[in-house]
Amino acid sequence: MIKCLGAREKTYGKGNSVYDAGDFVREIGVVLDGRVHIVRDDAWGNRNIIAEIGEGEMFAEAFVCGGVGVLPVSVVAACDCKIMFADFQRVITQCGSACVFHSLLIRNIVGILARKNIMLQGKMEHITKRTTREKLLSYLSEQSRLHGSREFGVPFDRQGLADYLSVERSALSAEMSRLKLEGVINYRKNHFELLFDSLAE
Amino acid sequence: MIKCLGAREKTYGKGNSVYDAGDFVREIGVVLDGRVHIVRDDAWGNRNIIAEIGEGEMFAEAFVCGGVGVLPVSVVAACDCKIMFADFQRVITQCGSACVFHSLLIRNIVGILARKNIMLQGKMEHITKRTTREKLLSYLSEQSRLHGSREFGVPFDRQGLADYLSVERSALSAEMSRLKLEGVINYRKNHFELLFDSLAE
DNA sequence: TCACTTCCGTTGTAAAAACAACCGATTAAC
DNA sequence: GTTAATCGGTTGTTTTTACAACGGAAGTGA
Repeated sequence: MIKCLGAREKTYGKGNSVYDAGDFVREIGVVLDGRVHIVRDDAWGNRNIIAEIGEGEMFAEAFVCGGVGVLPVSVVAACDCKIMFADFQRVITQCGSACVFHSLLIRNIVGILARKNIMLQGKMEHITKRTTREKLLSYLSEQSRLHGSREFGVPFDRQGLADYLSVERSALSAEMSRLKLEGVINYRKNHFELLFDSLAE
Repeated sequence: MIKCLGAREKTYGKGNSVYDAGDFVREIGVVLDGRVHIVRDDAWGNRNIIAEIGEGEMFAEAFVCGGVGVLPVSVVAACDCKIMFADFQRVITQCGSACVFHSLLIRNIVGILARKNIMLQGKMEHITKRTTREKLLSYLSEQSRLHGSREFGVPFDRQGLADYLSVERSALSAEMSRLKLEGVINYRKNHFELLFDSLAE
């Protein structure tokens, strides 16, 4: 299977570039060992780490699969690491022997892209709201739906939830207190309950 | 080709549900005629239109392809319309005759998912910034990169840009004026220029 | 038990955004 | 040419958030 993908491996020292912004890429990267950072430089030269890719994770797949190719970000080795590259044309095109693995691989990639879409779409839903209150209620609404109950736990601590919703931790805490006071929600630690009263919204 | 996808068509009257939130879906929808709304209801019963899907466009593809299946949103006919449904299993699985169309179709779907990912990821990049100024500069930075120049036009009017960045139009206008005054950017209508001075950021 | 840390709620202040309202310029419609 | 509508900038007020700082509660480890 490795062969039919045209896969190759390469090692990088800490700080080395795997891909540079502006590169045209045709190969999906998979971190076999170590981890890499996805970094973005803005027009004024400020560098920003926007994601960390660990062992077993993939990068550049959207650009390769989308046929966009030109990277808006760079990929930098966060430590010494080993990367596998797989050629997209070979991945997406059934090989002559029509192997089962190939078919499965395609389905896996489609699944990964689709689930990332769902995740991004969901987060966008909350973050586009203007106020901390709206963002929080939007998030809690979704969690309630996911759990199929008006009472549920969330996988974030306060700081994590604040980061996820792109708001201040203290502002989030304060807003939560207010919502509790108003009888809209109830909570203790990471366990929340959505209340029915207070239809004043 | 239609046959090998297991496609079927159905018509809906205005206001009818094509899919309901909570439905488990296995079929991708394509609007052949008319348009549908993607709507979300929150825990307090507020309904929100989050997207409009027009002729030739697809919906529910991420949930079907991602194997998630359970919809967090409903799909409602915005007017009388005709929908085609395509079974995902048949789409993603090479048909016995290994037809060329099938292979192309898979590549198209992968491309659509991937490009939507890129779009969402890019927008997220801007929107997660805390202030209007940061959101705007982040957006302009990306546009500058896309155009390969520090001078470029953008495809939004003020209101459109404000909506895209999830900020107030007037606040955006005010921030733009300030940035121009400070010598960070220059603009006229939809044409922008990023200036080099003012490294005070 | 005692220090030490982390998490979280609270408070006060300063900064920023939302909101509403207005106005001038440009465009479109008659 | 006049009217109407749209768009974009401005201003002032109110609301909301960011930020910094503090303190209590709970957990950890010596």
